[in-house]
Parts: sequence; structure tokens; C-alpha cells
Amino acid sequence: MPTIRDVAERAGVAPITVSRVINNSGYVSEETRARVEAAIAELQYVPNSLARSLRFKRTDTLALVLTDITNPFWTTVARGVEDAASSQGFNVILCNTDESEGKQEKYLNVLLQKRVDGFLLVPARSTPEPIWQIQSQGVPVVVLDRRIPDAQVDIVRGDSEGGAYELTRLLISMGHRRIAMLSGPAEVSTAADRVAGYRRALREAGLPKDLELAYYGEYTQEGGYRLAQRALAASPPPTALFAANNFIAIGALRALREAGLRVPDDVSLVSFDEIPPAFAIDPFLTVVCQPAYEMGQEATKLLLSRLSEEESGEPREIVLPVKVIVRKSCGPAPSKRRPESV
Amino acid sequence: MPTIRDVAERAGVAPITVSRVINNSGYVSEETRARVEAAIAELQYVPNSLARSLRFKRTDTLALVLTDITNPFWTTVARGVEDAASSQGFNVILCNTDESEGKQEKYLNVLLQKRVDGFLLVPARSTPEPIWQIQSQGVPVVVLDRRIPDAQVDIVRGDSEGGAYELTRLLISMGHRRIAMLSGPAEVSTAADRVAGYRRALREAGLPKDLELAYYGEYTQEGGYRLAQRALAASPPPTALFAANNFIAIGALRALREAGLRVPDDVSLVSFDEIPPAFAIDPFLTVVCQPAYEMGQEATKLLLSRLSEEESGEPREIVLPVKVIVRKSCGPAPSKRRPESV
DNA sequence: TTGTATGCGTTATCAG
DNA sequence: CTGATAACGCATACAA
Repeated sequence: MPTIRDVAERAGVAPITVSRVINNSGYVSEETRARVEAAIAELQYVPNSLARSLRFKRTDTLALVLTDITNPFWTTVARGVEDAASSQGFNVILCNTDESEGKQEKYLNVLLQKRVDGFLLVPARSTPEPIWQIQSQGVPVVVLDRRIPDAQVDIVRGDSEGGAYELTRLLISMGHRRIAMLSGPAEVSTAADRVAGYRRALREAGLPKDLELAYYGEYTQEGGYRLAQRALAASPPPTALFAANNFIAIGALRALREAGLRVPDDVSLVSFDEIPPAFAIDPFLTVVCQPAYEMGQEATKLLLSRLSEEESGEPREIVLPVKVIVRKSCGPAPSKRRPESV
Repeated sequence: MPTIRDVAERAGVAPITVSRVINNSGYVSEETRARVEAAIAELQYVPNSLARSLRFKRTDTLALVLTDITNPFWTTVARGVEDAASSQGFNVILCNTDESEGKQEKYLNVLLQKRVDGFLLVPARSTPEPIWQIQSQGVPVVVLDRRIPDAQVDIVRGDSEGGAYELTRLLISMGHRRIAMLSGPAEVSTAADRVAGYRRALREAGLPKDLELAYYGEYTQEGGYRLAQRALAASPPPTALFAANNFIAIGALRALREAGLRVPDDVSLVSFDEIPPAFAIDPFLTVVCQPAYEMGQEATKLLLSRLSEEESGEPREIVLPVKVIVRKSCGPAPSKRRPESV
């Protein structure tokens, strides 16, 4: 693999001149520039960004560490990050932790060694240590989606509490009283926040405390499947299910089908996050839609601003508004449903 | 950010000694080792892998460039790659081209500049140029999934032709004669191979040429949706649809639903590649299952062997066997279906 | 067992 | 406009 020196020799100039041609820095006569460019082409020279980064102390690379690349919500976020980053000349390294703390730790170490310029992190757990680890190296981090107690850090997230509140109100306004919340891991802030919004709506409506039916599980379709089974086993069963994310909803739908229950005729089903048509869900669900692409963009902009303007201002928390999208998956609560049931 | 020199000073030794401690190379007395390790901990020293790679001329990093990260087939392949690579101490950088030649070119350039040790590439197009570009830099490549004419390169792929042949035979044995093949882009080898296998089965069964119903489109659910619509518009319509990949199948299923056709009662539907339960497809499809995880593993092993043993043997082509999994999405061909139709 | 000199490929600085 | 020198952080070869 040829180096800048090989190119220089071939063009009969000094290495630094080649550097100037490549980076369009400093003065180079048209004539030498042409000679150098010819040499570059002939040798198929590819600059070594390792050496470059070593000098610059900059890699022009951001790390995006997230928890579940198979979830379209996150692929959409990733697209937002990718677009915002590359528009500013930054590359993105994508890492998938699968919600595993071990994998996350491994990736953070590797990425710190590779000297990425900044981190966009969806923390696998709500502990501040990983944040501290990054910050102790003087590398900026923006946390995505999840609040981390005790960490002084920028964060960009959706309005989980507000969205859950709105959606629960909608269900209540349709006459539902027994609404089961199928939530994620209790220690993840989005799960807690969504339950909180759900509870607020119930209380405001004056519903008794024993109608607060919150179940905690995993943010996966398998988790949703089991959560729905648990919720449906109650007596009397709920008339509506509120899935705390899209994968839980898909799992819940499967459980409903197996139980012979139709949506929305027998049970209403709503959820957080869109479910793209690729997932072939029928019926399409009423959801709280988070601006995933914008979340990626905003977080990246914030991170890049931290990078450029040495702006060491207070940590910011950006809460993006969410939007309820009503579709046919929820209907009025049947007043006397399946009276013989369970 | 502290360097190896800072650590050395703090421990009262030379930088090289710190290096020896970190890499467990050469002799270091227990005493100095302890002092150095203490210094490393106190300073929270993180080795700079850029400098390291610059010396070693090795990054211990592989690039995995694929076409559609949202497709579970590819995420499974990626998992196989990741596992095989990290078991040998290699990191993986994952890049998603979205089937776009432009993005692919951009990524290849960046990755070459970053001096990754090798490439695992799912080519966006069947042209040899990208392969040549990589090979001209002396960097090993293994192509995944797709044959590239005119390129001397290692390849690991599934038996598209054979799988399509088997599955088509199954349909024929169930009495189907009008079988529409909903394929991918004609210029992608997997699409062509699957059509070839399909044709071979038809001919062997002695079916006339006008029953070779091959449609070409995109490997996406949107593509599948349109392909199915085109196929169903024929008169008489097909009794079975063969989707050339899982996303095409999902799209086709949507088109079938909209047309009021049930699977398998009205039309049989089969496809290449598994569709994980997360996609909530009902009914589960009869498929040709490719060993995705193993494909990732095998390709990585091959690539690593090229890396270590300077093994410049002939390019190898590894064709992995596929397996037909029969489920309820295909049934006997109705002898006189919807006689009034269209 | 530990240290010195040197170079990996690139660019900033300063001189010509 | 162009070039010599030095330095980025680390590890190999060779001394001590």
C-alpha cells in the first residue's frame, strides 16, 4: 500500500506538497497539483486516516451505541444520526449491545481506544458508570431515549410520560376502565415514565387504585407475548392493552390471536412507537409516535456542538414532543364483554 | 487524555516498560508491573489504538458491508460474523448500504482509509469494480450471498438455485401448475439463480413454457407488494406465489390480504429465507431456509484465514446447503378455483 | 530486567 | 509557492 512518500517521489515533490494537494491547504501551483494528482491516480494512493487522526487528535468519527438494531425505531434513529453526521463530514460507527451490559462495556472500551470524537449512547442500564467512564476521558456523550439518574449529561428523548398520559386518556374517553399497561424493564426510565403517565391519566379520571394494572417485562416481542398472557389471565380481564413499545405490541398481538381474541372487537390494543408496514401487522395500531429520525438528528447536532464550540455549558435535556395517531386498533369498551370468560 | 508517557513518568519507568506491561510482552518484574498498573489505574489510561495500529500495520478490525440491516436475515448473518470475529480478537464495523451503490462506494473509501484488515461484502450491484478497488489495495475480501461475474474473489453463499428447485418441486407435487415467481432485481445473482432453479423444476415436470411466470422487482416488502399485484392480475391468476426473499413475501401477503385472498385456502405462498416471529406473520410460511448465522461464521473464518496464513490460494466458492421447511402456508392446488375470477 | 534509538504515515511550523 | 524538521502515541530492535 503506497504512502504519501511514494506519491511524493513519483511526482518529484516533497510529501508535504502531496498533503497540501489532498487537503486543499496552502498554495500549490496548478502544474505541481496536476503532477501530484496524476501520481495519486497511478499509484491508487489511499490516505491513511490512522496517521492523520494521530496528528489531528481527531477521527471525525462518532459512535452510536444502541440496544436493539432489529427494532425499526432504532434503525430510524440511526438514519437520523447518519444523515446529520455525514452532512458535517463525520462518520458513524454503529454498535448493537442487545441490551447487554457486558457488550456495552466491551464496545465502549474499544471505541475509546479507537478515539472516536463523541458518543451517542442508548444505555443498556440506568447506571451512571458508563457515562462517567466516557466523560472521564474528556469525550462528549449524548444520551438517547433514557434518563440516567445521577449523571450530568446531555440527553435527547421523547415525552414518554406525556405520550402515555394522552393515549391512556383516549382509551378512558372510549369507555375503557380496565386498561393493562404492558411495560418494559422497571429500571429503564422510559418504562417507568410510561407507567407514570398512564397512572396520572387513571387518577385524573378518578379510577380506583386497583385498576392500575401495570406489568413489567422486556422490550421484546417475546416479552410482549408473555406480558399479554399475564394481563389476560386476570379476572375480569382488561378491555384494552397498552404496549409500552412496538415489539411488545407485536408480541401481545400474537398472544391475543392465540387466545382467539380479535382487535379491536374483543380487546383494544395501542402502543408506543410506530410499527412499519414491513411488519405486516393487521390491523394497524393506534400509537404514540415518537419522532425517531429527528431524535437522531437532534442528538447528533447537540453532540457536534459540544465538539466544535468547546461549549461546556450546562447539560441540556431535550424532550421531543410525541403525537398520538389514532387507527382502528382501539374501539369503544364493550360494556358487558364475554361475561362467561375465565 | 493521558499517554503512555504520562503513565511511565508517574510510575518512574520508561514508556516501553509500560508497553510491556500492557501487552504482556517481554520481562517485567512483579514490582514494576504493580507500580505501572497502579499508575494506569490512577490516570485512567486508555491506550491509543490509532498509534498502535500505525505501528503494527494492523487494526484488528473487519468491515461488514451489507445491503439491508432491517432484514433479519442480515442481522443474523451479522451476528455470525460478530461472534466469529470477536472470538479471534477482531472488531467488526458494520455498514449498511441500503442497496445503494453510492453509499457503498463512500463506505468502502472510508473503510480503506481506516485501514480495516479485511472486508465482508454484500455487493449492492453485480459489478466487479468495488472488488477490484479493495483488492488493488492488497486487502482481502470475502463476498457474501451474491456471485460477481469477472471477479476472482472468495465467496460464501447459499444454494439459491437448488433451494428454489426443491421448493418449486414441492409446489408442483401438490398439484400447482400456475406458479408465479416473485423475484428480486434481475441483475442480482440470487434473484437470477432462484429463477433458474424454479425454471429447472418446471421444465423437469414437463410444464409448457408459458407457465414460466417470473417477475422481477426489488428485495423489499414494497417490491413484493407490487410484484404480487402484477402476478395476480394475470388471467388466469396463479395458484401459488414463490417469493424470492422474506421481505417480498411480507409484501405479497399484504397484497393478497387486500385482494381478499386467504393463504393457503385461495393461494399458496412460499418464500426464501425465514421470517422471524417478531414479524407476526400469520400463517407462518413454508420457506427455503438459508443458514444465515453459519454464512456469517464461514465467511469470517475464510477471511481470517486469508489474513493470517498469507494463504494466497485460489479463490474459493463455498455454497452452503439450504433446507426446505414445510408449514401451512402452502396447500394442494384447487382444481377449479374462483371460476368467475377476473 | 530495563532503557535508547528509531520509525509507522501524516501534517504544523517555520525557513527558503 | 515549496521544502526540511519535528511531533502525534506506540512498539520493535538492539543495548545495557
